[in-house]
Amino acid sequence: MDRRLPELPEVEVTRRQLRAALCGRRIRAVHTAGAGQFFVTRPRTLRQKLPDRTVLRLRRHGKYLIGELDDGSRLVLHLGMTGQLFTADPGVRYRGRGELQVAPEQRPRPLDVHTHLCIEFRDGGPEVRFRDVRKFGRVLLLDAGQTDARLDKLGVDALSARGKQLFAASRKRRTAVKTLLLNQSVLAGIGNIYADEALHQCGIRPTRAAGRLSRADCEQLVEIIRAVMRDSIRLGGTTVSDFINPEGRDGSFQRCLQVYAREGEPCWTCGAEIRRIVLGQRSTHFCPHCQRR
DNA sequence: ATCTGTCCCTGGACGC
DNA sequence: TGCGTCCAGGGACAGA
Repeated sequence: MDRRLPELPEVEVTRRQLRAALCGRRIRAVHTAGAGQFFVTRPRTLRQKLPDRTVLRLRRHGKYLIGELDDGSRLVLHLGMTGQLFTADPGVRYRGRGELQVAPEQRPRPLDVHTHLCIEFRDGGPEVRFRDVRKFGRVLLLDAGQTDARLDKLGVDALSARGKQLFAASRKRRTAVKTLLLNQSVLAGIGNIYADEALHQCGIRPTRAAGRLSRADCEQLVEIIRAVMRDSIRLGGTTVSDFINPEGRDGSFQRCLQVYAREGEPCWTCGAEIRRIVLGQRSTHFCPHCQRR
């Protein structure tokens, strides 16, 4: 299975690849499969409201993709852990037992079990599909002017963050710096891989109390976070798997990972054994020699 | 206000 | 071979 572990760089790569396939095309119909927490907005509502709309712009904030529609509403997508957005020819069928809820004259339109959303366009061109094996992803449609807590509470996007913002947010925080980096209301977009990688490059131990970081620490850390993410975007993100996705190219940043998923292996900088601990219920990897600060 | 633990969900790895 | 168990992860939520 293709696991892209979507953090900011992977979502940004997805945004860039999807932009042309989504923007400026009038929606004909929306097909949904299944229900549950994946659909924050009820599937029926999506099927009713999206037809005849056009996505004008595709933005990103942290790990959220936000499609701005021509009536002022917003289609908000989160890839969760295993979410994949891709295009596919309308005629392409998938194996599996997923049953789509579609107009009677179009039945059946089988997709694979894990494809929950399919957007069809009036021009008859490729559809945009949202597949998510573990259903940690989210789909919601916000009416014009409607706000949503999960977007409102996001901090500044990590790609444009400044050190002073992390410094301000970290004051009087006793939580580990790694845990603070994963907090999306501080800096938006950092996930487990890039938090570990950035802390390693910065020489900061993940368990360090956030409140004990100096202003200079924060400035250096944010600079490194931005650099790591820029590099990853350039390389197409991180793909953890040997599976080749038929719809798209895999990223190659996984070859640059210094500590993530390298427990017991030697640090490439000093040769010490990479250690793995658990912080905030998340696995955390670091070099005990290089990361002493 | 902040922090911790639990839950959601599935496929892959692993042990017997 | 096949079954059971554990684990990974982002984020919402409840409770401390």
